[in-house]
Amino acid sequence: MAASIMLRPVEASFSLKEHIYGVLRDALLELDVYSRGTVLKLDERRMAEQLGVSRTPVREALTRLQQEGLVTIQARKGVFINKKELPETLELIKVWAALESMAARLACEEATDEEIEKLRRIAAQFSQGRAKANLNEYSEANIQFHGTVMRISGCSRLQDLGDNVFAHLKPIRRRVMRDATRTDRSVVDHMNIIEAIECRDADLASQLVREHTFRLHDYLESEWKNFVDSGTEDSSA
Amino acid sequence: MAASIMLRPVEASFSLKEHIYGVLRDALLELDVYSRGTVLKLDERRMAEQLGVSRTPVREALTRLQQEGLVTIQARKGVFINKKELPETLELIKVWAALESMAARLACEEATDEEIEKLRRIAAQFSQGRAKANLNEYSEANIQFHGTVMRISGCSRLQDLGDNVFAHLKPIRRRVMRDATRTDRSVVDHMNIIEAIECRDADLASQLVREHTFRLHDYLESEWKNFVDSGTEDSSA
DNA sequence: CCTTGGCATCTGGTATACCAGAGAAGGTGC
DNA sequence: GCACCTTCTCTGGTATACCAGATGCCAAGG
Repeated sequence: MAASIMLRPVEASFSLKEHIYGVLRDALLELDVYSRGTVLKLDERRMAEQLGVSRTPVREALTRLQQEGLVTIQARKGVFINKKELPETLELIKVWAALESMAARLACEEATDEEIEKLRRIAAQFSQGRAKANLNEYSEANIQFHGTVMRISGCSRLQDLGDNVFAHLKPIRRRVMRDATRTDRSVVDHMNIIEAIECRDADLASQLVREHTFRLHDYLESEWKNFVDSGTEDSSA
Repeated sequence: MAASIMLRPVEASFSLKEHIYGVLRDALLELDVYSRGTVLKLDERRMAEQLGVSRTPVREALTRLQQEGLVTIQARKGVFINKKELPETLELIKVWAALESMAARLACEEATDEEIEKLRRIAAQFSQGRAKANLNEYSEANIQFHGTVMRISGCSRLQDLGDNVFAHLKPIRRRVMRDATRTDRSVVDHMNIIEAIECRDADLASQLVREHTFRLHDYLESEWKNFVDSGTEDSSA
């Protein structure tokens, strides 16, 4: 037998349209759509050219992104990035609250001791003080925490939808995180949630998660203007 | 100014891909995927030919349907209808419960007296006896009821996601409805939910909706085998 | 100076041709 | 008769050509 080098199976069914979908999605979620001057119109042909492929895979990717709500395709007009304003963002948060509070409820029945321990480990990394000092790391741990709750629920559909909603909130989350005011409360909330799950108190866990998420909702509702550069777009210089 | 005749805008941006998406989606949701012998493989070319269009719009529609979870596209293999088994169905119901219980909660804050009155009218059409006698009509009213709750929530994102999940449950719902055993309980549940919304008792309304939906969950879990024709597919005749 | 009609051009929509992987069918050698 | 290899066909993936609506510019006409 010849020296057999370890070959991991090539990514099954790799396709341009898949790859491009991922690239475009990441780019759109990373894009700072809230700053002035961000161009909102996309161009199939230009993008295809930049990516070095034909329009076909780009179009399929755009179709999916439209269904996901990230862009709007208008026939013979153009493709436009969906800029999320306050109302849409608040709706997303409500949906997120719905999904994650259900996840917490289910987690109370499903969670193993190891899983709860994992939650504890994620949350314990950051005392209130340390969270405020390392906002970026805390943000990462925060994402992990919520993702873990969703996973523990054992309901993959819930998790998928949650991940998707979460992704849409990413640009906002990035901006909100700059404000350290809320981390104290956040750290405490997480601890209480873990406690409730550990006690298998489904009603309480669900309630705590919902209230936790709605704090973000209310916070944004009152502070939105501080997170977007432009008040109204139509104000001419 | 010349006499300006009133012209309503023509149906904007009709496109084949949009139309075909709708057609295919309806067909898939209407399809009885639970009976034996249902062909699960689709063929782009054949479908395009049948519809009298090229593959392009069909492919775009299929891409969207894949993202929605109705089909799976495997490169160089084929397009396959996603047959929903018990676990997936139960997950869908959990998601639905999450969304609608949140909707009920929000409805307690948002509902106008007229909206509550509308709920009452929908529910009042069917006493317990009448519901059992006219299962089809009751099913329709049932759909209306849940749809109305979602709408009253005022959260369109919640409503859209809910409609989508609901659509996926349609084939199962059609089968479950044949069993009149549960209608009594359903009628009572609806009345209690309306009551809670009217009292603006968010916690109660949310709880009642959740429990109502989970009754369907538990019912399916125990009776699933009675709703699918084949126990296991691989059992050879 | 304003209105109006036509034209150049830009954009997404659709049709079509061709590609390569996957699998089945059929032939061949043992 | 069986295993293996070739080949043929079916399938989705990709590239490309062409279409028609949308838009904006510009010039002719009032």
